[in-house]
Parts: sequence; C-alpha cells; structure tokens
Amino acid sequence: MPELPEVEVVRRGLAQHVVGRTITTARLTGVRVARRHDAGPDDLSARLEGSVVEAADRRGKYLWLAVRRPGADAHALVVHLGMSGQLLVQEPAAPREKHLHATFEFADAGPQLRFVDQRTFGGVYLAALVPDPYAAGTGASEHPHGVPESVRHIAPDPLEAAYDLGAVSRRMRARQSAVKRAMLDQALVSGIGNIYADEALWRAGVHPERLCAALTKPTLGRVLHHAADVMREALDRGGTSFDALYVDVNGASGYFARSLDTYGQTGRPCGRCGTPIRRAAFMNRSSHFCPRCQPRPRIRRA
DNA sequence: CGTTCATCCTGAGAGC
DNA sequence: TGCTCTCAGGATGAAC
Repeated sequence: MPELPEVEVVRRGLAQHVVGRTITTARLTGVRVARRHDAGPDDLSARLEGSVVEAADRRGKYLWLAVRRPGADAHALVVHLGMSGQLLVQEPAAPREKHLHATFEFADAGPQLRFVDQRTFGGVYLAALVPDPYAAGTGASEHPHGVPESVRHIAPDPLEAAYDLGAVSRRMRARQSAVKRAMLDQALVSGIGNIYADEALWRAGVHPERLCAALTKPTLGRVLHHAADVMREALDRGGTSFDALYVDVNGASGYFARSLDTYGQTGRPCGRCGTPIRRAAFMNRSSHFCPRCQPRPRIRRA
C-alpha cells in the first residue's frame, strides 16, 4: 500500500498486533525480498531470532519495527511496500498467499506477520538506528528510537511534528522543476505519491507541470496544505484501495477511492466545473487533472 | 543542478 | 481462446 495514508494504516495495525511480541523465526523466501540487506537473507533471519518488537514507526512511505535482542542495541527491521507490498497478520494455519516472501513467527505461537508482494518492488532489511536528522531539538522526539540509517535522506512527512511547511515551500521555490516532480521528491517532503499529488494539485487548481519557481509562495503553501489535508482525509477512511492489493494487516480495504476527484477519473466530469478530467504522461507515469481548473503553464519547457 | 529513461516484477484489461 | 500491448499506489541509478 504505497502512499502515506496506506502505510500509516499498516503501521497502526503493527502497533496493535505485533509490538511487544518476541520473534522466534524469520523465514525469507528467495533472495530478492531481502536484496537491500547487504549480508543476505540468512544473516537477516539469524539476527532477528529472539528479538523483541519495541515499536512500529514510520516516516513517509518507509515503515520499520524497532527490534532488540536482550542486552543489545535496538535495530530497525525496515519494510518498504513498494507498489504492491502487504504486511498481513495471519494465523499460523492460514493458507499461504501466492506471493508470500517473508514469514515472522512469534514466541507466543500467535498470529504470524507475513510479507506478501506481487511485484516484489518492496522488501525488508535490517538497519542501524541513528538520531533523527530532522529532530526539532526540543522536547520528546516522535521517533524515540531514532530513524534507520537508510532513511536518513527521507524528509519528514506532512503529518509529523518535524514537518516545516514554510521551509519546504522555500526549498521548492528554489527549484527549476515541475511542481509535481518536487512533490514526489521524498528528500524534500515524504509520503506523497502519484495519487495524492494529483489530488492536492486539483484542489489547489495548479497544473502538475507548472514550474515551482513560477509559483508564488502562497500558492505553493496551498498545494502543500492540500496534500496534507487529502492524506489526512484518506487516512480517516482507511486509505485508498482499488483492488485486493491494498489492504490493512487484517486484509481489509480502505474507502477513499470513492472520494478521489482526479486520480483515475479520466474522462469523468470535474467536480468543480464539469470539464472532463484529462490524463497525461509525466515522469514515466500518469498525471490526472482538470484542463480548465488547472491551466497548463504558458511557457512550455524545452 | 536538472531531466529522461530503463529496470526491477506480476497481473489485469483492452483490442485484435 | 490466445496473442500483444499498455498500464499500475515506487525507488534507484545511469546517461545526458
């Protein structure tokens, strides 16, 4: 479940069903699912055995479990869901999903944690925890265990206290690139993907290919404000599910798909002006927008 | 700095 | 029925 609301739904499921339990066995199928774990799948399995899950944390689309073996430092079991990854909490006797890549068993012999991913763009790996480079410095951090070293380059997402909308819009304005490209840059602001970028731009009435530098600061602020807003609304409805690929840890779908105004609405009337929503290729993927509410940039880029 | 493009995979749906 | 083509919630690295 790729974007922030969907990943947060999964994180909450992990907090409820996995935190506090002790991992006895981690079974990885093949090498691909653990390809980002440099020492290989066997090392990952071995290092997880006997670990207690202390927390389920997230930044943007990156999810991790803080795990600790008795007497050792905490580490992060990082999970990225990619395009089609799922984390499911299932009884040991439950049938194996077709694209099951990892199974985590617990000392209580209760439900297992399973990683299922049709396309295997996602994966799991173990990483050291380092101090959050974006921590505000004052008071308690939202990430008391820190962040995985591999997540250091990921900027705070709009639902974090460390998120600074003013700073992001300032950095954005300095860019000579399309506004949608900047919104999808996880090192600038994290958690936004193709769906919520299109939705936020529709709400703000900004064409995805407008140059950041050509937009006013208030306009950029509005775009970012809408991005946070639409993701909060989606989270309230359990995320966006188009099919069975995007479900929570119990296999349940979210209900935000019916609330989408542009994404996947090609040809349907714009909710504001009735003009048919258009789809255009952009960054090797698709943008959806209203050609009337979101006029094209006047100057075409070379 | 930026951008485009390819790549990693599987499956669904359209058109022929 | 089957074939080909396009498309899909993402991230990364090469080449320009």
